[in-house]
Amino acid sequence: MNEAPFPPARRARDPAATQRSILDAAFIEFSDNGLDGARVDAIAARAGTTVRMIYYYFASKDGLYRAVLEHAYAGIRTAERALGLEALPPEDAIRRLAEFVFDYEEANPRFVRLVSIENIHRAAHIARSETIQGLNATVISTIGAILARGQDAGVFRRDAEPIDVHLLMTAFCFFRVSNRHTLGTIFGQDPLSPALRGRHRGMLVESVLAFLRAR
Amino acid sequence: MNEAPFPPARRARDPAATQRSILDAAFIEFSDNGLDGARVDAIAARAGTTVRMIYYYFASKDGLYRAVLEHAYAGIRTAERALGLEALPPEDAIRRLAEFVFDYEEANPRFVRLVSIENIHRAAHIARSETIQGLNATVISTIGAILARGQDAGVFRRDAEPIDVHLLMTAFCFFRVSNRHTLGTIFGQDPLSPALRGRHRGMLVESVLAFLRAR
Amino acid sequence: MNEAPFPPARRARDPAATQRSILDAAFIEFSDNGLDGARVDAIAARAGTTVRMIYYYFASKDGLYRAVLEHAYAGIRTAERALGLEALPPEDAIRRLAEFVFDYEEANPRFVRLVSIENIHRAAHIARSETIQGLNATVISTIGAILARGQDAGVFRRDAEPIDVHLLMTAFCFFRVSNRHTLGTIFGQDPLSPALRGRHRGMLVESVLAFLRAR
Amino acid sequence: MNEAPFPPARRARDPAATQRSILDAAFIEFSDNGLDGARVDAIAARAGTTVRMIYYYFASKDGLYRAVLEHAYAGIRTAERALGLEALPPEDAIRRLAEFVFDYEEANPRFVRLVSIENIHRAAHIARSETIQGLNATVISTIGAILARGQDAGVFRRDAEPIDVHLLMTAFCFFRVSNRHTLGTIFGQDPLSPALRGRHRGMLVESVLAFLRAR
DNA sequence: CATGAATGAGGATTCATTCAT
DNA sequence: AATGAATGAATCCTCATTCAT
Repeated sequence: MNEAPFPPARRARDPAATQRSILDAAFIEFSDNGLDGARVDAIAARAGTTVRMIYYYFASKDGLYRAVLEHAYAGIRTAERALGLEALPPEDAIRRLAEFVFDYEEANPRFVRLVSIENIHRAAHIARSETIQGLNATVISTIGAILARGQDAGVFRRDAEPIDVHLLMTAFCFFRVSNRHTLGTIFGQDPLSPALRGRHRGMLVESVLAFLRAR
Repeated sequence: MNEAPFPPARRARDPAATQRSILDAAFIEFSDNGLDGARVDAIAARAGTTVRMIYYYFASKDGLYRAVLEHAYAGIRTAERALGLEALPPEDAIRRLAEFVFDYEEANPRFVRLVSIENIHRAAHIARSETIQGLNATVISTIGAILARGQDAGVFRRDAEPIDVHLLMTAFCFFRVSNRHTLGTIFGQDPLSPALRGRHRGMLVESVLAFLRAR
Repeated sequence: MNEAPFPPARRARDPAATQRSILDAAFIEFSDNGLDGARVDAIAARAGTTVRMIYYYFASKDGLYRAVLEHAYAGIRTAERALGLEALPPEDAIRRLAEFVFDYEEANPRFVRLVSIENIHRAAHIARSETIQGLNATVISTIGAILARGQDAGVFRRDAEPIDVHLLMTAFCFFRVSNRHTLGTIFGQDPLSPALRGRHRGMLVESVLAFLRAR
Repeated sequence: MNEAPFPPARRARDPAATQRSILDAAFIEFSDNGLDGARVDAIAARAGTTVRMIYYYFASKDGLYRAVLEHAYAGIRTAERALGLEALPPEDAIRRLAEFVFDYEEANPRFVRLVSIENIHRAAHIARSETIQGLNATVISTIGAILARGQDAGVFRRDAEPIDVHLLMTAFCFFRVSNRHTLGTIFGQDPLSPALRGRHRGMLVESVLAFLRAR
């Protein structure tokens, strides 16, 4: 008598997979278009779900954006931890870290864009996420340990602070990716072109080490 | 008898002033909220005009945004030209340029934000502006001339290219402003705080010169 | 305690009814005011829904207009098919068809207006509707069959084509309705007045049959 | 001391020419896009003047539209008067008039569109124009005179009224032009194609005369 | 878990028209 | 006779979000 003997169950995927596909789709849409530019509809379509599911799992567009940010930050910090810098001599550790940052930002332009976007929003969303807050202190202490070892060994200047080194290092790596488009348009040369890449990777390491060795 | 003692507030009949106030308001709104986040209404209100006037003079939200970008880029290039770098010895010229960039980006965070925003949009708008295209080649040739002089004098390495120096210099100055909020939130310390400012300004000059002197 | 004795007026939760009421309202507004003259707001108000629902179901003003056109064309073609012309002797079939067209256009001035409006837009919208394209070939083949029978029976001239007959017939019926207002204003007599109606209905049949019998 | 020794006088055209060019431009824009679809800006641009001039000479968009209508109606009535139908035998006069209408509507599709547009607006504008009202009674009396002569000569039926003949004649001529686009799209054949034209021109004359001769 | 229907507030843009010179 | 500047009221459309089932 009932129309269908079986429940409709058109998309009986497991919740974890649905959540994951939403997150992946959101990562793409947000990094492509920004927080204001991203469309909830487009995310749902890309994820192969409905808008309703986004609200079901992430409560709001903002909530989803925050989840994406957390996921993205977790990625880089995890990779950082895997570098095994403690085992290396100070100068090698710095070199390795610098090259890692260089490679990571280049390989993950969507992460770079996301961070730019979050800065446009004055970091309001990561400020509300304890997850991210917790994750990040580590880099600084990691660099701190390297610096201490190098200073004790007399190869690094004594007045360099971990945050300085982090900035010096990350600025270059981040900037060439984050500002790729304006730089490329204005100077008529893509800063990520293979022609420049090798030279710049060397430059980064050199300038950081040169700074640390000074005095 | 009941005539207004003052001319009616609106209807300014001063096109240049109207245009200018729109541009100023738009600069604030766009740099505050991004292209998608900015509201045409808010711009009109801030400018003390009506939305209609925006469309009268700038044709579209995008057109206005482009005008703002052009204006902003013209600002930094004009300031750059006023530095008189040709008259300085190569190392002093680099130092002065680096400090100028450092100070300018810090003093003009709205400009920095605008450039970040434009990169999120893949530089689509400056690509359509011949005005901006034309303005910017100059920095590179300025740096080129300094490098040539330094290389002839034997104080700079021979394999350094102008674009490399521009990147190395600007990356640091731009990044500490553009990423101020995420950096501040994550590391619990504002990268623009007076405590860090002086040290970083010195660091910038040092690392650039250390790189140029190497070999 | 204070619950509403009647269900809330809106939120009908009857999609078919909502769609239908929008379509009906749109038919009236578009035929009254043309595509450019019609107001989406007015359609929503007349339909007892919100503008948002129009976009939910029909995507755009143009999409709704297209749906209205499809609906209207389907109406006349359906009625045509119900005439049972195949069973009638050729001359009677022509007479019946002519009278049907005469009556239909008169009874459906909104359909006539809609077709006029669509012609002002150079049929751009029906060109994009396969639904309409498919519906209409039938009239021609229907007339073709009648002509063939009449020609075989020796009562119709051999050089008459279906499209000619369709035009001759429809032109008169359509024109007196479509141009009712200019005709009425200029000649001071409503072409749809009862005084003229009977005479013209006869005239139509006579002139078509006279043409078909000639030679 | 004055800036310009000569008055600016950028476009020192004579008023009549300006008025005329506005009228011509408006004829095109209105017949292309309808009353609601036409843009005052577009008319000014096409006329090589400014919007202000339109208001200067025609007071409003509606006023301009009315002027265009008057001009267009004057055209066909003038041409009609030049036919010299009084000098022809009744049947020849009808034939000549029919062929004139056929040719005129075909040669002036913009006039046809304008009349359609005015009917969409329920002839509200020609109702307000005494000029047009006056112009048009003439056709009816012209046809009336021909009919009277034909009826006296015994070649035309006695019960035919001038307005009937006008309708029968004009409907066909007008319809094939006014509905050209829907007909062409639906039947896959342009009703104005040379292939059909000759046949239809003959058809028109035949069916009108066949009707008049009947009984 | 899942879904189609519904919604309100806002957002960019357009248009005919008038003012002041 | 002519003009650039200014204007207000609409107009179409979009977006994130919630309801009812």
